[in-house]
Amino acid sequence: MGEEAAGDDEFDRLSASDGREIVEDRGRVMYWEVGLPSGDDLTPLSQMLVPPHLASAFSVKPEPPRTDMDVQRASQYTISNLRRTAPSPASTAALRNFSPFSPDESLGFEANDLVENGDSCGHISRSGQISPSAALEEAESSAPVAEDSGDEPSSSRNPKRARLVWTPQLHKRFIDVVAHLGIKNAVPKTIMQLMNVDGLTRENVASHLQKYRLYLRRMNGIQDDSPSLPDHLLTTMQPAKKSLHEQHAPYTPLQYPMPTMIPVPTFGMAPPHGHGVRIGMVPTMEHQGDGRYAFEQHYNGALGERMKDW
DNA sequence: ATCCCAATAT
DNA sequence: CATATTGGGA
Repeated sequence: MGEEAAGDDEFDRLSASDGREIVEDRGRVMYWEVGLPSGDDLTPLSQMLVPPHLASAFSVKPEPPRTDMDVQRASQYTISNLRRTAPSPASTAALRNFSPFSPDESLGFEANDLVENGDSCGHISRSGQISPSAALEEAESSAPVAEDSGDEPSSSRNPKRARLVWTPQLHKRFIDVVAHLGIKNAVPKTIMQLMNVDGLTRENVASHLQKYRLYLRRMNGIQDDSPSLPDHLLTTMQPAKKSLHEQHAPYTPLQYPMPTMIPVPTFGMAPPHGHGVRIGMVPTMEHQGDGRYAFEQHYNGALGERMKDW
C-alpha cells in the first residue's frame, strides 16, 4: 500500500455523494456548466452549422435542428445513467483508459434496430422505442427520427421492449469492447457499460455474449486432436496463465483500420498440446465459399448490410 | 447481485 | 433464424 490514489474520482464522487444535490430541478447539472461559455456565445440550436448553399454544394443533407427539449432529454438520460451506475473498481478503471469510439461511427442503433415487437402488425406505433436522445448522445447517423413536434413520452414505462438487432456496427462495438477488456472483465455488465449505447440492456449483452462464446468455442474447440477438452475449461475460459494485473493490455488500440480480423487477446484456451492453433485471433471466416458456421452466415440475410466481421 | 449456460419461448 | 426469457448452479 502506500502510494496514493489518483485524483480523478470525479465520477465516483458525482454519483456517490448525494447525487441529488448537484442536479438541479430541470435535469440541469450546474456542475457541468462551470466554465462553459454562456448561451449567448454559442450558436443557437436552431441555426445550422453549415450554410445551406455550402451544404448543397457538398450534398450534405441538413440535419433537423435540435431543440431545447432534445438537449434536456439527453441531459436527463445521462443523469439517470450516471445515477444507476455502480462504481465497480474494475469497470471504472476500464472506463478510464478506454478510448472513445470514433464519434462518427454510426451504430445504426435506433428505431431501426428495434423492430416492432408485438402484437398486431404493420405500422410502428410509438410504443416501444428507446429514447430519441440516443441520437444526441451516441450515434446519430441515419435515424429517421421523424418526430419533431409531438414530444413522445418515449421513455415512459414501455413494458415490452423491442427486440434488439445486432447490426454490424453494434456488433463491432461489442467486439471492440470485449477485446479491450481482458477475458476477465468481459462480463455483461461491464461490456454494456463500456459499449455505452443507450437502451442497451445487460440481458441484451448477456444473450449476445452467450452466443458469441458459443461461436468462439466452435471455432477454437474443433481441433482434430484432444477433442475431449474438459468443458469447464471451455466454459470458464481461464485466462491460461497470466497475472491478472495486466491482461488488460491498455495498449490495445481500438481503432483498427480494417474491418476484419478481430484480435482478441488471450481468448483461446490453448489446447492441451499448445500448438497448431493460432489463438489470439478470432477467425473472421472469410471463406465465404461454404462457411456454414453458425454465427456469421446468418448475418447477411437482412438488408444487405450485415455480417462483415464475425 | 452477477455470472454462466442450457433449454425453451417468441 | 436471431433474440429473449427462464431456471438452476456457481
